[in-house]
Amino acid sequence: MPEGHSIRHLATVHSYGFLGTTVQASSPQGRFAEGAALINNRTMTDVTCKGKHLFFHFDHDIVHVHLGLYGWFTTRKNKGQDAKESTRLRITNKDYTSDLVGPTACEVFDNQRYLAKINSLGPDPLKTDADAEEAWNKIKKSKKTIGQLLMDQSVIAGIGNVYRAEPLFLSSQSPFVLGKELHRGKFDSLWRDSVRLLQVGAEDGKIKTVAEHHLTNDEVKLHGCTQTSYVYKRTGNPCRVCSSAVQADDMGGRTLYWCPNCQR
DNA sequence: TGAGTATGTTCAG
DNA sequence: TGAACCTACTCAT
Repeated sequence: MPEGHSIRHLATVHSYGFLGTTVQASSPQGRFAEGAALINNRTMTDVTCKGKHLFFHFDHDIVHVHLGLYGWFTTRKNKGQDAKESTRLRITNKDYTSDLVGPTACEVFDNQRYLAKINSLGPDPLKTDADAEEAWNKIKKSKKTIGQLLMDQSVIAGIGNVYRAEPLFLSSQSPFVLGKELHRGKFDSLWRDSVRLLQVGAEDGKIKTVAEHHLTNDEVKLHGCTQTSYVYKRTGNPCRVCSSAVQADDMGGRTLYWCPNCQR
């Protein structure tokens, strides 16, 4: 499931497979039939991403994809499989096929809408030129909690529920502190951890946040195969650091996981 | 087989 | 703030 690291990974995969080639596009599901017809038999001139948004450029026509909660691409070397009925967009060239299912958004942008979308997003920690000050300037004025602000894509682009919970834990930061009351040192720590964890996730294509020495023996054996976390989805389990029970609360309609002892 | 859940966003009220 | 939307997976019946 997609947060910023997944989108970066998908951008890399699609650049490798499709950039500079003529692609055939279709919409087996039918809901993107017009858009697919528009880009069919055209050259993919660029693949870009920011936060959780992915863009395939065909000169001035840009396909914007947001995977939402369920969306995903399946990309493979051509083997001629039939697309599933739910496939919103299939793109192929002579070597690769990529199927998109279940996205929240799959639409064609012109350059103006593309720039508007890019400009509406906060800095993306995965970008080498990301400006952390831009995020800090919004956070330090906000009456929302840092737990809410981290999920706000106009503050920081690419962070979701997992990458909210884990950096907050690693920075020993309570999610309930207001943005305007957050210490600058804590923000720096949160930004650093977000960058590091997203980079690891983008390289591996999966979320890995736990240091080896904090894994159980069973988890060490599986490390690299399964997803592990400090607090995310570990409600009631002992904290890996202090053994207190991990808590879950609703924050902004999403489940927030945190350790009440480490993150006072 | 159906209910419940999920790493998300947008829009109406 | 809550509902709606998109799909796939797990678990209980």
